[in-house]
Amino acid sequence: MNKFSFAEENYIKTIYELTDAGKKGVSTNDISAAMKLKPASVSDMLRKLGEKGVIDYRKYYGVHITEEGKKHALSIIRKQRLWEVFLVEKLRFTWDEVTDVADELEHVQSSILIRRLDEYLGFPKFDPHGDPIPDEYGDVRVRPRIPLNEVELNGSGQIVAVKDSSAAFLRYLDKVGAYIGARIKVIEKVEFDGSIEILVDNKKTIFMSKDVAGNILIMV
Amino acid sequence: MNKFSFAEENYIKTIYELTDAGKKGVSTNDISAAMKLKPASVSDMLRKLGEKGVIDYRKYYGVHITEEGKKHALSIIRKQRLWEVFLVEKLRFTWDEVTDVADELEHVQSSILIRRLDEYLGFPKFDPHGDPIPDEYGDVRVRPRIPLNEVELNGSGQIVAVKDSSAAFLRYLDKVGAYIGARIKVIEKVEFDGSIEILVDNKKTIFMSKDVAGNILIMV
DNA sequence: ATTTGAATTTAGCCTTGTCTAAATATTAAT
DNA sequence: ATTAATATTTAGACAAGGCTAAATTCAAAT
Ligand SMILES: [Mn+2]
Ligand SMILES: [Mn+2]
Ligand SMILES: [Mn+2]
Ligand SMILES: [Mn+2]
Repeated sequence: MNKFSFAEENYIKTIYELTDAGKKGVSTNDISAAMKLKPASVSDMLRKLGEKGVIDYRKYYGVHITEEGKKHALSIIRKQRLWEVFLVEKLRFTWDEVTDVADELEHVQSSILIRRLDEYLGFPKFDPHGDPIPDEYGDVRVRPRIPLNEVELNGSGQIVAVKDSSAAFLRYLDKVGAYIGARIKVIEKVEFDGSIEILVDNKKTIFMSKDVAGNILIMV
Repeated sequence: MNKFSFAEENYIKTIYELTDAGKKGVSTNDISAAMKLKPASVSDMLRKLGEKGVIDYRKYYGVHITEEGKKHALSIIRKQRLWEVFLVEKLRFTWDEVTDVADELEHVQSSILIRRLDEYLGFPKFDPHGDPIPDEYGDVRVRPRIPLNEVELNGSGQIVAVKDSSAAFLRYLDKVGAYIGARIKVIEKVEFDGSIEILVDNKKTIFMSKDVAGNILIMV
């Protein structure tokens, strides 16, 4: 197994996350924006990662992650998400506080540590944001989910994840009372601006913009 | 509060650990040996750390850690030892397995993380090797302790710590049945080579060399 | 088919942290 | 007080990872 640096791991994870099911490669500019680094720095690193075989790099055409790269990305994501669970479940962090710390912890090298942590947490399948935790072979249990703004009028389902994990967005959800696991029903759709109103747990209604709804993922 | 890199933190911790109560400074060569780096690399870093004010550096005369340096060293040591407790108490690591992992975890930056971890562990005062855990202000509860080879014949006490935390030594202690907290009595001292025999918990006798005994710390 | 603007890469520079080889300072031994 | 041995520092090189400015390529629009 190849060893990767901190910086390389962050690139690999970002590239994997930006990879769309579609076949177009991930662009230098997108990586630059996601990581808040200059495009020139990204170009340089892509060349190196290409040489190491974790991505297929064709100049000017964006990158595709290789099988080996995907494997490594998933192992980092597994660590990140397990640590997020730990922080929330054991150390009483809120779901908007975990990102920075998990972003450091995910680079700690020790397979036994992660196996034990997994066991200690009771083999969780999803992190605090509803994202699936890959197993140690990199297998992910995917569940079909669609953005809330695409749920039809009177359609119902369950909030299973959020697309945007920024602290601001998560705190907003806390404030209005939306949470992972909530059962929802769309009771109004405003054609004009795409905003909607939902009923949560048959108790409470929430009105939200299309933008917010687009970042909430529903399992129908 | 100053921010230090991974490498700088490792130097600071090592210098603090090598600092003897005596007034002679810590030598370049000692640091080089302890960290497995070349003396030339150490010299260079000492210059930088001197400029940053964490050590007093006089060329050719070794370094003394400053108050600020000591403060930072203790915060790293606090993190290291809390993580060691976590690994042993919660993740079932043995005391000889924790060093490498804790050596990475100690650099994770988040004061709330450490405060919560401390609380979660029940505010432990000692790590798995018997070393005291500094509080968040850097205060350490010291307890007087002497090497087992200096305990007089028929003297008794309790094993409270080990000086050498290498995996080999710790596994040896496990094998012969010595552990932190054991009540011991010295029942024989061989003048010739300094080896001794002790009675553990009034049940079992262990014969050990002077070298081994010198690495076991006793509170009388 | 050109032109042109945005995206991307290259070139050159900087910092951090390591190394080896050479120079120099300190200490110990005559 | 010299000299020899040891410890330490300096000089110069390299790799990783970042940046700015300049050059180049691609693609979209005439
Ligand atoms: Mn990260
Ligand atoms: Mn997450
Ligand atoms: Mn360390
Ligand atoms: Mn310890």
